[in-house]
Amino acid sequence: MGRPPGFDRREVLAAIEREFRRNGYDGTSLDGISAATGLGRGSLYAAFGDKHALFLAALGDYCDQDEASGAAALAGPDETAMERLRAYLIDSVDRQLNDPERLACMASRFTVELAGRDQDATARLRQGFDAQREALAGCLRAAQRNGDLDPAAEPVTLATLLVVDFRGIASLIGIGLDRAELVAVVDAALASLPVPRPSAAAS
Amino acid sequence: MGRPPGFDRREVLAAIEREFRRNGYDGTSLDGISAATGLGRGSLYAAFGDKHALFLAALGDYCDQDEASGAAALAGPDETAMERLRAYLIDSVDRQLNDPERLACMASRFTVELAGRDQDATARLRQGFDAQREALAGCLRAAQRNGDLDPAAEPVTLATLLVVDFRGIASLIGIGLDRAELVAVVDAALASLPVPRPSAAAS
DNA sequence: AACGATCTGGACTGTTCAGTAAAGAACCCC
DNA sequence: GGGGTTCTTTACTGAACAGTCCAGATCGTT
Repeated sequence: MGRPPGFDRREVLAAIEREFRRNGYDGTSLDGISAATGLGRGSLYAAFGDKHALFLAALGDYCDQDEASGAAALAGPDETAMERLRAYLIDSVDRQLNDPERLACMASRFTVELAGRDQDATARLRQGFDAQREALAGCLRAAQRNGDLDPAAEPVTLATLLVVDFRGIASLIGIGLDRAELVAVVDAALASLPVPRPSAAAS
Repeated sequence: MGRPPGFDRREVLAAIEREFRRNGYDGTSLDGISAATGLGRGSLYAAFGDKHALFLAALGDYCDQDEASGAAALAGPDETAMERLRAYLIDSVDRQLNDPERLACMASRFTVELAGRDQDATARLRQGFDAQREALAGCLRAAQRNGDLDPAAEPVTLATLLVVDFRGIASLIGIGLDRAELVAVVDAALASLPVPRPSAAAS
C-alpha cells in the first residue's frame, strides 16, 4: 500500500559513494548528491537519514562488496595461491588506473580522512581491514601449504604488510606513478616474500 | 619603516599546518585558523593570501622540513645504512603514534585528499615524494656497497616500495593497529629486502 | 474509480563559509 | 616626539551549507 520508491537503492548508493569518493566527506554537499542521484533532498532524507547516515550507508555498501570480491578473488586451490595474490594486487592497481578520475578506493581515502574523528566510519573501515587481511592471510597459508612460502613465516604479519602495500599504492597512484612503476613495485613486494628454506624442498 | 608583524611566521605556519592536518582542506575554516593562530582574518590575508595560498605555504613549509630531516636521517656511512633505514621507519611510526591525535603526516593525508584536484599541491607533494624516494635509494645503495643488499637489486624500485610501505603504515595507524604490530610490519618489510647472493660474499 | 498511504521536489530557515573593506593601533625612522 | 607606513581588528557581503517542511504527484488497494 502506498507509492513504492522510484529509484533503485543500489544505483543510488553507488552514485552517492562516487560523490563522496571524489569530494571527500566535507567536500560533498547534499546538493551535489541530489544532482548526482537525481533525487531531491526530501527523498534522500526519507530514505537514508542525514548526511552522516547517508555516508555510512554508502560506505557500508562499498565495504560489503569489497570484502566479498576480495575474498572471492583470493580463494582457490593451493597450487595457484601466489598467482591469485599477484592478480589481486595488479587488478587493484589497474582498477584504480582505469578509473576515469583515478580516485583512490573508499577504504584508503576515508581511513585517512576520518580516522579518529568518525567512530562509526572507523569501525566499519576496521572491519574491512580485518576482512582484507584475513583473506590475504588465507592465501598466504595456501602458498605455504604449496611450498611457495617459508612455512616459518607468520601469515598475519605478512598479510598486514600486503595490506600496507595495497594502501600505500592506492595513495601514491594519485601522485602520478605510471603503470610500469606500480607493477614493478608489486612484483618487488611479492618477490620479497620469504621463500622456503632450501632444506625444505617443494613438492 | 612601518610596524613589524607581531607574530612568528614559522610558529603561525606550524599552527596552520596542524589545523589543516587535523581537519583536511575542506574541513578547515579560516575562523578555525584564526582561532588557532590568534590572528584575525585580515592579518592572515595580508600575510599569506587566500585559503589556497595559505595552505600551500603551510604544505611547502612542512615538506621543506620533512625533506631535510629525512635526508639527514638517512645519510651516513655505508656500514650503518640498514640501521638507519630501520630507525627511519620506526621513528616515523613512533612520531605518529606519539602525536596527541595520531594524525597522519601531511604528505599521506593530502596525497589522498588533493590528488587530481589541486595541481599546485600535487606538484609539491610529488617533489616531496621524489626527495623521500631518492633519500631512501641512496641509503639502499650504501647498503649494497656494504654487502647488506643484493647488488643486482634496483635501488629506486625498492625505494619506491619502501615509500609505499611508509605511506601505507601512515594510513593504517589511524585504524587502530598497535605499536607491536606496526614494528613487526616494519621488520617484515626490511627482512624481505633481497639479501646478497651467497656466491658474492660481503667484504 | 476513488481512497489513502507513500514518495517527491522545491521552497524555506538559520548557520557558516571565504573573502573584502575600512577604521583603528602599533611601530620604526627621522 | 611627530609622521608615515605597516599591521591588526571588526564588521560586512554574497554564496553555500545541512536540515526541515509541506503541497502536490504517484501508485497499490479496495
